[in-house]
Amino acid sequence: MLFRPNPSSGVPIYLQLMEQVKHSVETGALRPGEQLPGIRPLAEELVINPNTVAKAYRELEHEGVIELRQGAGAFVAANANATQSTDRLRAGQVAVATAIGRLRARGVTDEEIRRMFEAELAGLRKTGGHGE
Amino acid sequence: MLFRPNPSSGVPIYLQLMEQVKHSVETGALRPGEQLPGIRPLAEELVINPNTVAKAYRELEHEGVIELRQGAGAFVAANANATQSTDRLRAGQVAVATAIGRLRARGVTDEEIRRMFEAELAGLRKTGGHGE
DNA sequence: AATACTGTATTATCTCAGTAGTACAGTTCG
DNA sequence: CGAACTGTACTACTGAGATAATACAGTATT
Repeated sequence: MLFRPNPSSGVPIYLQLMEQVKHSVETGALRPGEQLPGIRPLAEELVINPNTVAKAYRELEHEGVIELRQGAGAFVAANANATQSTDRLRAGQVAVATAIGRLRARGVTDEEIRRMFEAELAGLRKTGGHGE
Repeated sequence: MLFRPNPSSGVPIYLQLMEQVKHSVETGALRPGEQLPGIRPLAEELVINPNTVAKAYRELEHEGVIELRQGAGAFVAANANATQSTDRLRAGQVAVATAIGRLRARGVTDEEIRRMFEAELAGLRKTGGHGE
């Protein structure tokens, strides 16, 4: 169990941490019922603020991946692997819906959206141009 | 020609204005070469800041939809309809790339991403849950 | 050339997300 | 019970994006 988010990667630290915990649970490095590192010790090890770890833990609890018990600690949820996948999708759906909404607002047709989306997934991103 | 962005819709005013101008150009309500309302009069009519209109106009010029000539005014670009579609796609690609990036960071596989994306496009959105 | 229009530039305010600092509350174990 | 651990709550700082206030510069028309 060794998490190491990168504060200067553009992606919020707490999201990276969440992803890494999830990954550990998926791969079995963290088993259901197992205790996670405390908020303060982990924050110290990662040289970040305890509150950032706390936020990640809270979100993870929110998604059913872990359980928080005040005074006791953070533990991998019993049915973590079950809830996790469905919940991760649910969270992602919001992001996708937002993106599509923005595009439609800009007058992009669904056809065009689908095409650029496929291109992105394929990794043919040539985001260059006159953009920002 | 009657634009009316909604300041409290969550979507930035300048984006709404851009979309409405684009729509007018697409439908032919605004013809190539035709002059758009001045920045200050339009701002006054919409009860927003001139700078917001200016930003929208600048972006639209950036996308090749209109032409700005200092002292003269803003005019629909000669080949507005041609450039518009390609450029609109370019702008959208950034949004899509961001969304996909976030999802991947959360550990969602491309397969899952594609599926939820298709579902969204199809309009089967059930964004409900405990999301944001 | 002068005036009244046009767009341009610079700076400030507001809001929100992410992060951090600090004090509070519950559990465990000696 | 009390000390040392655990998570929790509240407030503040920072940076980015959107909007606003105001002063500047070019063009048109007279």
